[in-house]
Amino acid sequence: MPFESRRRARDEKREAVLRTAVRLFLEQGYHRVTLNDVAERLNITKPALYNYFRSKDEILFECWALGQEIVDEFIAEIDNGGGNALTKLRKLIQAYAEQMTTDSGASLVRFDARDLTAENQKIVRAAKKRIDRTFRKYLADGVADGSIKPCDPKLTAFAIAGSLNWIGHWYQRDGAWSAEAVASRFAAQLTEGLAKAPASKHGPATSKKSRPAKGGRK
Amino acid sequence: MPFESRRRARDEKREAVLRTAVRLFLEQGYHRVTLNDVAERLNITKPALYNYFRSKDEILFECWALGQEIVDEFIAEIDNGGGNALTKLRKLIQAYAEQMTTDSGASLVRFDARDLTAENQKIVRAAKKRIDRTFRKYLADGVADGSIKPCDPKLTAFAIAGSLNWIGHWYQRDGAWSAEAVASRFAAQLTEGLAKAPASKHGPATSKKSRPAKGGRK
DNA sequence: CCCGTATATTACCCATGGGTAATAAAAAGT
DNA sequence: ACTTTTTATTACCCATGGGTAATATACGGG
Repeated sequence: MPFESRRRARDEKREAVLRTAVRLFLEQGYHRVTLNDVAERLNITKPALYNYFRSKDEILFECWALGQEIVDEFIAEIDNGGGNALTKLRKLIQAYAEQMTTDSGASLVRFDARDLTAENQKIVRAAKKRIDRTFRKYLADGVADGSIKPCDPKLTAFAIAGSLNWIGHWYQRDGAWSAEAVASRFAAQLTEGLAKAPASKHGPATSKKSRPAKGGRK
Repeated sequence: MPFESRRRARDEKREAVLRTAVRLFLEQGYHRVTLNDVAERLNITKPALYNYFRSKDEILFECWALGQEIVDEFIAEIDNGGGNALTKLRKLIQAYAEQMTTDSGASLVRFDARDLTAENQKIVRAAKKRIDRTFRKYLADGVADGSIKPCDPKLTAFAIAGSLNWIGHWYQRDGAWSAEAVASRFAAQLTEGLAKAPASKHGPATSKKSRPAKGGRK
């Protein structure tokens, strides 16, 4: 199948460009990386890149999209999966934390959407909103079904997302912690203060008679 | 006092440049802001800026330094102040969160140190290390003196710092929450899962018989 | 009132780097 | 083998923007 093999080779090269670009963008920052740098690391020359992408910012966007795709996937999986809101929240934290330890995950936090075209910025904003909504939904649902203590979903979602996004800034593969270890510690720790009852093996056993924190907006 | 008034005027102008630069850098991102943009907003021309600064990256550095100065101040104040480790941690979270809602605070997280000279990058790294060490110290001290549940100080410090730093990315003054409100919610929420006993009015009343979370590295 | 100093402006330099011909080399198709 | 289509290269364009030289203007001091 000549057509297919041709296409595959092309797509593989495209992906190779993206993998290299992500690395460089993360290492040095988008603006300090030139297309010559990217090409050089691939042992080709700059104009060759334009066979696969129309512009530098399109490369950036595709890098981002690769990471976002994964997030959308596990969000769908968790959302359609079982468990109460707290369980889903833990799953989400775990998966998101692990994603943050990867290159494509870190791109989601460390790239600046303002480097993209207006249209792509809209796409990015929409995606970020989707993630945020999911966190807030699980929190709100959890408060409703009693698995989570009363809290302001918006603010709590920000607190959790902040911890997780930060992973993309400090985590390095050669460190003392594996991605999974970090993720499970975060899943446990970030929900410790939220769980209403000592649920499952994760729970930190918050007293049932806890005075419910005065939640809601001030 | 001619000499003094002259100097004061100069310093005021310098600060005006920095205030304007910070705003623009935060609004549009360092690389998208030209020195012409900065000058224009001050109703002067680009070369006039060079009376006060030697280069664009020096402006960036001074912007950052303004924010860092404030952090160093309240860290010193809290460190020399009273209270056990948990109390100090809460104070630190509160102050740091409030700082993140300001322009100079947000600079600390949203500027990329790689835009600075190698020497200034060292200064920035040292400052970030100071902040990190302080968080870890309070956590470790708290575990030692019993006010905080066993936990890995390094990882927990990252989790807390992440939540706080993220404020610099989402907070906007015209929102529903005041800076102080956000800060106090974060101070409470981020220590809820850590406090060993229902201490003071903040405590979420964690049961004393809590199985101590298996802390330490995995 | 004049001089020296700081501060500002206009006009310019030029390295950088994204992007584009024009064209060569390599595959694919027949 | 010959043609056509991809893919890559060399050589170039040029807008951008940090930074500077020459010069004008305001200002405090004697």
